[in-house]
This record gives sequence, C-alpha cells and structure tokens, in this order.
Amino acid sequence: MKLHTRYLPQASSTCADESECFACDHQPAINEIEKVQALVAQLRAIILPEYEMIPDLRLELVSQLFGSLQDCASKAILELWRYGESTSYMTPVPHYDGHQWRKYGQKNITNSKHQRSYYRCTYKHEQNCMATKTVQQQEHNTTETVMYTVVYYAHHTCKANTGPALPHVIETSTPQSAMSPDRIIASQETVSPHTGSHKILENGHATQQLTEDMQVLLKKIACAPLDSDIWEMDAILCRINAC
DNA sequence: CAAATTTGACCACT
DNA sequence: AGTGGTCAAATTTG
Repeated sequence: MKLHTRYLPQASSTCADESECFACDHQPAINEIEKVQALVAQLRAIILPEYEMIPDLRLELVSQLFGSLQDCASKAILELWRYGESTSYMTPVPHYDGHQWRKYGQKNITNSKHQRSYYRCTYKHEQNCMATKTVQQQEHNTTETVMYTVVYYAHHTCKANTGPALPHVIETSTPQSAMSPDRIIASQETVSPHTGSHKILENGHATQQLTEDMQVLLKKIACAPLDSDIWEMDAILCRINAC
C-alpha cells in the first residue's frame, strides 16, 4: 500500500493494486526526471562561472541550453502529473454517475464524427469544486449499444446531493480504476437481461412482467442520446429502484 | 423568472 | 494557423 499524497493530493487514497495504479507506476519515472533536474542544476553551477571568467560568445548558448534542459524536465513532470489527474471510462450511460454536472461547452473534435461535451460540477462556484468531465460518443462500437468515453478531471470536493445509487452497478475496466473509488459508472453489464431471468424463476409470473418493464427501462437508458435530460434518467432509475 | 443549455468568441498551447 | 478547453451572452426550458 502506498499513499499518493504527492501527485494526487486531493485523493489521499491508498491503492489496492499497484500494477493498475498510475502513481505507483509512474513515480519512479518522475523521481528520475527530478534527479536529472538536480544534476543539471549542479552542472550549471559548475560550468557557467567558468565561462563567465573567460568572455566567450558561447556563454549565452550554454546558458540557453541549460535553461532548455530544465524546461524539458519540468514539462515532462507536468505531463505525467496531468495524465495522472484524469480517469477515463467507457459507458452507455454517461450522464448518470451520482454527481450533478453543468454543461459549459461542446466542440467538434478533429477526425471524430461526434462532438465532445464539457461538463463542470454544478457546485463549482458555491463550493469551489473543480471536478470536470468530458463526454464523447465512441467512433466504432462493437456492440449494439451506443457507448461513450467519459473522462473525469479532478475529484469532487463539494458536499452535494449525490442522488440515488445505482442497483448492481459494475465498474468498467480501467487502467486507473483503483484511483477512483467514488466514480462508479454503470457498465454495459448493468443492462444485462440475466438478472431478470433469475427473478422470473424465483418469483413467478407477476415478477416476470415486472422484470420485462425493467428491461424496457434499462434499454431506454442504454440507448438514450447524448443530450438526454439527466433528470429523466433519475426518474427512470428511481422507478427501477422501486421495482 | 431562475436555472440550464447552446454556441460563437476567446485563449493557451504547439 | 490549427486545435482543444473555457467563457459568457443569448436562448431555451421548466
């Protein structure tokens, strides 16, 4: 177990599986880059005073090269850090994740048929919550269900109403799933008819009608367009919970 | 009428 | 200059 307080300060979580954890995976690389930064600084401290003693046109060039080296190292760390902040999922229900979002933008993405939508936490201004997410319909679906790629940036720091929990929610496979225990997204398995068939065997004819209704509702969620109203989804899920 | 969404403009980065 | 992310005024929705 490791604490990722350095590169995931807001999460301060422990990881159960280091092989799937960004911070555990990339921390050695970040450490090595920081060593390079320290060595470059030492080298600069030794070499530049020597050049200053002997007036030379190369002094400026050498100084620039050291500057570039430091910039490269800083950017490399920044990129690793930024990548570590995001988590992406595939889901047929991009709107229902237990948080309230406000859409603030939509863009055409090059070489992509579908637009990308940008969402921020509804409580961004009231509670200074910096959580954002992007939603984009996937290009090539191997299944009949329309799937979306949802990328989350930063964690929720707001104390919002988190809405009803999904029944039998299964997290989609993700390389960084261990980092985001609070971001459970309904996967395609949620709309599997298997759960319904079990109830038919257990409870008889009345339940069969009920589970058929549930399947219709679940199919409606799975096939909903990207711009469906989130509260309509909530209403549907409340009915499912009532079942 | 307040809240949410849309959409063109703007900005940073490469 | 092209691209992606954000802002904010206009518009829509409940």
